[in-house]
Amino acid sequence: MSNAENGEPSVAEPKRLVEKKTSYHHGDLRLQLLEAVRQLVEDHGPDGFSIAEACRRAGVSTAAPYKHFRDRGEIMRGVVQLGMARLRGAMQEAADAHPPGSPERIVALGRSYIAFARSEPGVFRMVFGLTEGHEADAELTRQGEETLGIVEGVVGDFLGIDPASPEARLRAYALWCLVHGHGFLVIDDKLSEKGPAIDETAFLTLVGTAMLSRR
Amino acid sequence: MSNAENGEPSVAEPKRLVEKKTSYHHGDLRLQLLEAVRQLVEDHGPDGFSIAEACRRAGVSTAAPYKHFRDRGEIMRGVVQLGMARLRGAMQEAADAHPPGSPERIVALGRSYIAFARSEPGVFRMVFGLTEGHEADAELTRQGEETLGIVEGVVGDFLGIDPASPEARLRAYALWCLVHGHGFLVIDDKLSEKGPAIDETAFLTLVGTAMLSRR
DNA sequence: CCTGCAAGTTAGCATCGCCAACATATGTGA
DNA sequence: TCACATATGTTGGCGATGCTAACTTGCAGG
Repeated sequence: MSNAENGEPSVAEPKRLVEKKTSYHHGDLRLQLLEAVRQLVEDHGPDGFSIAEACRRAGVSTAAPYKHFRDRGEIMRGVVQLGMARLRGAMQEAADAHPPGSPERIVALGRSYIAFARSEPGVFRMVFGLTEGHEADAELTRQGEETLGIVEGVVGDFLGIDPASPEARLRAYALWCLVHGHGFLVIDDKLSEKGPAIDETAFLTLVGTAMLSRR
Repeated sequence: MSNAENGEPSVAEPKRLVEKKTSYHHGDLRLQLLEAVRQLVEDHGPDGFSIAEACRRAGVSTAAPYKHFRDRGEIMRGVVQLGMARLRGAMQEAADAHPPGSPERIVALGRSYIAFARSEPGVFRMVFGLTEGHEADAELTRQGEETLGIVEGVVGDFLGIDPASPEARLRAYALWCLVHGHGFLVIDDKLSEKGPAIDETAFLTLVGTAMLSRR
């Protein structure tokens, strides 16, 4: 994000992220549009963007998108899909950076989740805010399950139990809730409003030890 | 959004929640509009409503709202404010139904939060999804802090410590995250997709005991 | 080379948020 | 009691938006 120092000397003209349309067909409009929308979502919130503005930034007419997407909803789902893929990638990477069973692994997993929420609050909100036609998209639910699977796997490893067991699933789910809620409250700025407030490390420590003690 | 079934003799027409305008001025448009928007938000999601449709349901012209609200954002903030008030009321009521210090009190508090998310998913999402000009609204942040105060109070009572202490605040915050995240995942239907999945009582029990043990 | 299909374009429709100007009811002071 | 100020409606209109239809362009494969 953070355009605004892109253009000439103008005030605020982040338009045109494509230099100069290669030709009539410029080959990669689908991705360009998704990227433009992503930026707009980060700048103006999940419902503060318009396809028209995205078209302007991509340098095409406002009718062009409909050669690639059925409607606005499908565009949003596309943005969400890419976002989920990035989130899942970050989580996987965070997990892989630490040995299975180690507490650091779980903490890193949580941190990656929160880091994503912080770095892409708009997309984050969009991912968990899609309200219509999102359950119809098999790809999205599949990706969601896969992501939860990562958490369950890490938790299962840590507790030394089957990741598919109810126990592991319950704890993984609780951890997810914790971090998910924290992520939302963070980007909602519900924290900084209250003075020194919450120490995130203390939070994660409390959460981890409390949630994963072999009671 | 979804025109196409707008015609007169159509099937489901919940329009006109006001019988017959008392007169030219019908006295209570502000609230009527907020209520109409609330319904629309529940029906079509937080960003799936239009002021025009709300006007139709309230039986006024599309310019009428601007005598009561500056713009769409202020209307949304109005809806959110009423929603937060209801949530806070429900939480307070749940807390008051059990003696201070009892575990049931905490569980009831959590349940009331989730119950609200379930019964008003649209508004719930809206409350925590407001993205622009929401920090400018002092009333909203005040209400938010007050709500967190309830949790902190209950947690402080339970642990027998000062509700304003870092310890109490941290645990209250963790509890909030847990329940908040769970609420979101519930209304996002991230649960029912996964078979039998999570037992909510088990979840709340785990959460309560783990999060509030006097370590 | 020509021809078909993918991927652009322009033109246009209905709706939306919002504003200006006008209309009407309400209640308050002379 | 009545004029009038004010609050709260209405109509009409502007520009932007989502989306469609019909046309145009250019790439690719026979």
